[in-house]
Amino acid sequence: MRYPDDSLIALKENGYRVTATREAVNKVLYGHNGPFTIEMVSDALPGIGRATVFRTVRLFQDLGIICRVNMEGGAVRYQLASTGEHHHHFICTVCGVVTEFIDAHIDQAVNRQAQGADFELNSHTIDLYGVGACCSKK
Amino acid sequence: MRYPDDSLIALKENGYRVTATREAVNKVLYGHNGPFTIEMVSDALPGIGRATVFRTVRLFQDLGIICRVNMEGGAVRYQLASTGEHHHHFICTVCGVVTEFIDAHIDQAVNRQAQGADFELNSHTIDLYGVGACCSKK
DNA sequence: TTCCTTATTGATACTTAATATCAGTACCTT
DNA sequence: AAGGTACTGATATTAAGTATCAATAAGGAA
Repeated sequence: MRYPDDSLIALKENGYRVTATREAVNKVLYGHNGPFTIEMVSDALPGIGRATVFRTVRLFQDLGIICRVNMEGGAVRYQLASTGEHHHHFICTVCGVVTEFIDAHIDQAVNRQAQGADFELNSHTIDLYGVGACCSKK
Repeated sequence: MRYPDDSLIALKENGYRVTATREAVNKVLYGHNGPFTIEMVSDALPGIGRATVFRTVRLFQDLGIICRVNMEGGAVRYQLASTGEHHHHFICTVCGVVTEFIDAHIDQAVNRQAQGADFELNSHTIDLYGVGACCSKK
């Protein structure tokens, strides 16, 4: 998901139409670095209905193009996923930027925990909150 | 946080008043097993204002008496914390029951990740979604 | 191209979770 | 008993998201 066209390809591959509206939303997402709210996208696209922005964002989420991030206080942000694959989050509580990481070691430990507890694991989320290099005081 | 009185002690110890309202909310929480929504508590206590239920639930959260659980779809549940300490969650997507677990091994790996990424870690959450023993088909 | 079916969209209303405000009440200390 | 402060309820408001439904746009078939 490095390039805007990746989204359009993903749409097609999954049987969704590539419409002007979806292209416009996609352009906004790629034209902006870091996390965003629905309001931001909606404000940037006055011609597109709020409901459609929600729908498009959810669709892009399902396609793995963007990921939803729960902030500590319960607020929600979205951000382009750097990979559509399974990953975890560093969430900078100062600026809200989300960085992804992958750690097979942790995933293994998670699986072991589930097995040990007789828990049939479907998915899991790991979110780390703190101050990123982006906002470090030094 | 095994007994209802633990909540009242925690309130006092932290400089909050033990009021009839808080005792009533506390009683409802301990009289019900498993996860609950604000609506459930509010419905069980018609004499107590919705806002106060929210306030009390948040206060109990801050005191570590209950924990907030984000369900997969974005819904929110609360549940008595079996420990006020740092812990993680098994979340049964069938019945919504949340089971806590502790895994120092995972916590270490999380800390290593943060250090490696120059991320000043303040907190983290780990949620496992799947089918628990409570709802296993066998 | 023209027609047809279905996906998509916008406007609007509605829902759910939660916070803000603010006046009134209860509690604690002295 | 008095006074300050914590707490509460009612109400309004915000934020995030879904439901509805008629109008429109896309893509395939004839």
